Amino acid sequence: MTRTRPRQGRPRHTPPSDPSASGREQILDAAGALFVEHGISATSTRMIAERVGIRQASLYYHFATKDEILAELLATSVRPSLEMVERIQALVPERASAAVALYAVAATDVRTLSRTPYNIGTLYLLPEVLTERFDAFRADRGRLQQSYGALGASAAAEGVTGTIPPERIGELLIQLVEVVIQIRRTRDPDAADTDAIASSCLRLCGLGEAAIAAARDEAHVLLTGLA
Amino acid sequence: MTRTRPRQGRPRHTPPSDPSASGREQILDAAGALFVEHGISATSTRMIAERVGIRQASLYYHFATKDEILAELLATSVRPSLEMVERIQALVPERASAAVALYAVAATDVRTLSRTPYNIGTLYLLPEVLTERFDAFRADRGRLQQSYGALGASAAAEGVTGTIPPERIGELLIQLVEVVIQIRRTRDPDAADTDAIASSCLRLCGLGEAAIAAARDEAHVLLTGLA
DNA sequence: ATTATCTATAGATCTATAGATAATGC
DNA sequence: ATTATCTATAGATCTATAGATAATGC
Repeated sequence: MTRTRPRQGRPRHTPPSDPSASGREQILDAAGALFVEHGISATSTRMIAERVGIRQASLYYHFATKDEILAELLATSVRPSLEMVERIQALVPERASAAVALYAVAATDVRTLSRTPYNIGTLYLLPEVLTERFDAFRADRGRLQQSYGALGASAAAEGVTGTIPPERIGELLIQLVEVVIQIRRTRDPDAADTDAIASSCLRLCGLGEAAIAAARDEAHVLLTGLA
Repeated sequence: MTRTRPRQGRPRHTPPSDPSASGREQILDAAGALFVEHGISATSTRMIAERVGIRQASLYYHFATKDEILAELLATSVRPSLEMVERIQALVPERASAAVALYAVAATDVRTLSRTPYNIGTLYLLPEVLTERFDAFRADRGRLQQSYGALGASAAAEGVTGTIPPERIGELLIQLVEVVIQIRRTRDPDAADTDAIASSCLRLCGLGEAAIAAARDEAHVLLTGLA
């Protein structure tokens, strides 16, 4: 029996299941899971509070509104992807070809989306996120798409770049990566899924099987180097 | 001034803008547009009624619950895609190769999703649709995915079929086609988008540029024949 | 008589605020 | 004294039902 030190403030009616997480974090986790399962508007502040183990009104000590919870969830969910993409993009063309970088970026993004405790990527698709209130988030997402477009366009064969402009390639690639969000709705994605998706990104750019296999191997080396 | 014949029943407080549509249809249109714009739970029956030009309670003459409106919207939105896919699939391999059929199916699906008056495909992505209540709809969608998988697997080069099983190919292809739903959130898709998406489906299957160009031409012939 | 609306409202939410309270920190 | 909770509640919804009413149909 490890007794955790009681925290400051009036005790909760139900003690926290994970006392190491801050109240704020517990709320974000509960809200994230519920937003993904039921949708944003269908999740009431009461439902969030119940899952945390506090009274509904106590949420307002940590967040001024429900929107503020959502905003924080969105912000912390794209940022890691964006930073990773930009770090890998910086290695092109000196330390890696565009194809290798694209494979690496897609594979890490898929892995990240596969492992978030609740399927947080789902939030990107909900209409509530399209309101002005969250355009900082959507701007970040646009930047991510642009990076995908730039990598895809440099990696792509001429037959592709001749017919599809870079912005459109970015749209297609990010959409392909995000299939993992849909997959998670019905089953747990595995390493084979990650490879299938990342390889599909290169195929979509018009690369042949030999080039794809080579890029995959190099990307694995690159990624183990970064970790 | 063409005066339309007054309809039966007590007159509305605001006369219908399109008197040729039935009350039921007007409600479905209003609800569809609002569900897509704000989300399902964020759309109240009052909002729907206001857009139609009737009182909130009057909705219940046509539909027993809000869910019933959603169920009908979902049902009428997949069915056309499903029928079209199955019609084109029946032409393989006698009248068309799998690659031609896949191009034709993807292109028509993209066109259908581009033209729905409100971006109805958005509904597929909302958490509310994952509840049991709508599993008839999800079953239809599963069948559509299976058809994509079957076409993709027969069209695919060996390098692809060797690493990605048909069900997974179906997931990837349908996801690619549905990028048009995301595109519609920021701009109006055009014929170039349709071609880019359908071609990407074939590229994802490992086809080369020459084979893709040939399939596109044949698909156009096939489709003008069906119309 | 039938149809499609209307008005009125019950009962169940839901968000957010005000003010009290039970811990720890100093 | 500070922190993090609690209880209580105001005020604004929201869905769905009951029953009245104003048209057309026969």
